[in-house]
Amino acid sequence: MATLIGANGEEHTAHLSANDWPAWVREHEHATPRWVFNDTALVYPALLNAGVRVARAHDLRLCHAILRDSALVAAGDELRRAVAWDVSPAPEPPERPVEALFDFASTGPRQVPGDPQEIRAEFDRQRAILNAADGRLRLLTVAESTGALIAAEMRSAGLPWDVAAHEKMLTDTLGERPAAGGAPSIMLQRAEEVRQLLGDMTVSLDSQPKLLRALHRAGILVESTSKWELEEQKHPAIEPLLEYKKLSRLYSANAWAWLDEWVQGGRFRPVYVPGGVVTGRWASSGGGALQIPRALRTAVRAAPGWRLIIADVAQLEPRVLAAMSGDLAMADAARGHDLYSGLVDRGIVATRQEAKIAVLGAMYGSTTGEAGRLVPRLRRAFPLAMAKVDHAAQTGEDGGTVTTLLGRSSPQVSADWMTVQRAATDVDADPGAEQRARRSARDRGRFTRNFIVQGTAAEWALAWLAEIRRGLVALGETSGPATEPSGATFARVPHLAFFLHDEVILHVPEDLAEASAQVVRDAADRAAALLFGTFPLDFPLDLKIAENAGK
DNA sequence: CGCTGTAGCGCG
DNA sequence: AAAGCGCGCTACAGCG
Repeated sequence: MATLIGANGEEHTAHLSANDWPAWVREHEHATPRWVFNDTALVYPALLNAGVRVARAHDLRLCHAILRDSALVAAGDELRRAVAWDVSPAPEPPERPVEALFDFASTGPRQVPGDPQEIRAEFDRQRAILNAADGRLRLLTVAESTGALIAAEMRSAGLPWDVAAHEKMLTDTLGERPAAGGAPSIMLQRAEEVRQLLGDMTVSLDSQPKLLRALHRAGILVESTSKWELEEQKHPAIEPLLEYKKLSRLYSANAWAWLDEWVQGGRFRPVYVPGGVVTGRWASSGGGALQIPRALRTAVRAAPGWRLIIADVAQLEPRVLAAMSGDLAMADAARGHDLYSGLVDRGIVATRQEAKIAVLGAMYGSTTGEAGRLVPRLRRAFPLAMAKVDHAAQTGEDGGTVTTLLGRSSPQVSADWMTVQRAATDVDADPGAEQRARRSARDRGRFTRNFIVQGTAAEWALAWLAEIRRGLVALGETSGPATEPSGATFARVPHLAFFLHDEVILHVPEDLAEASAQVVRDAADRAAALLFGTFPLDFPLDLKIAENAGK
């Protein structure tokens, strides 16, 4: 049985088999309803596989999590009691056949309720709250739900990936693909070189403790085997060792095994997890979608007759901070150009590099070193922006919660955190207890300080994504359907192909490239207006149209 | 043997 | 200098 709940709460119910469900959705989609999905990640991939897209949805799982914790919700008790909806994200659609004999369905990840009564009840709870709530919260739930649609659609479409170019890069840098169990030839050569220079032909470079001991025996007195510490050392073995570590990383993370698992039919299809980070950022599950090395971008290549639109927002987070705090001085320094240069031009800091350290330090809560020295200058130049993050930090240290512009609140303090704090106030508290309490309070302060900025930036990015999607659909409708030259049978419409916090990649037919680029720019303006109204600050994009995402 | 924790490094 | 936020992934170490 499937139930369609209209925007006014009216129900359309049909008794359907799983096979009939996509056709039913397609039929009703003509009226562009806002579909109520118990969990978009669970139900939408099947629709997409059947060639059915929906324009609008409300995701009960994601919105439950937002509304349950939001400080902008006055009466959320009923929602908090509906614990069946407290399901952590990452319900990866079951694709692989069951391999283990005892892999019962009940041992899989817990899922949101699927029965119509409970779905209806949860929707009614959320609707009552949203009807009474601040408009910002309605905007957030729409943006979050649209993000869930986009995540599924991007996985379905995939990022065009040039496997041959990737493999050539691998053989050039690593050597030929080794047989199972071995390592590529160039990597092995480097390892030999390191062992020779360390004077130990048997040491394993992949075991951190063993490598550390070998380094000590060779007179290299480091405390760890990390790159940044090794870089400080002068010893002939260091350079090939760093090279080995680099190759080793490439081999284990993004080489042939990765290609086999994540790239099929010339498309990279990662699993995006909307709302997977407490701040509202997306996470990913499998494929390492959010950690593709920049060097691998050359493998991202448009299909013949298609183009990529690659766009990222310059200094998204500091701009968001300026706007959400209403700091006109900071907006002035950022408007129309590079924010860091703006700080230099105003004599707040001496160099662009200093500006970067100061701004990041302000948002992350740095107190030591160069950042500690520079942040006070920002406090004088941009008092409103700094007051905003300083207040968020203080709230966090005191055990309170903070909230983004649109209403996503940070998690409550844990019982453990409270215990540590209380232990410090005991009359017979040992000196260590007070220190531990101070430290965990400051840790939390840095978290809440960053939460409001990172979280509001994530909201801006969601609005940007949603506006891009809307603009592309409008473009696609005027362009007419066709098929891709490679033989893949999806419509010849421009689509989002990749998203990474403040960056998007679109895959678009050549003749629509300019129009698509304009959609991306317009969407940034619309996102700014949605969140910050007429506040005088722009969000400039670095945007290029290319066949290849590399340099 | 499978599980969990950690180091290290990739991304914003 | 890895200082200071948020992540995921891999390989190894160490546990029972």
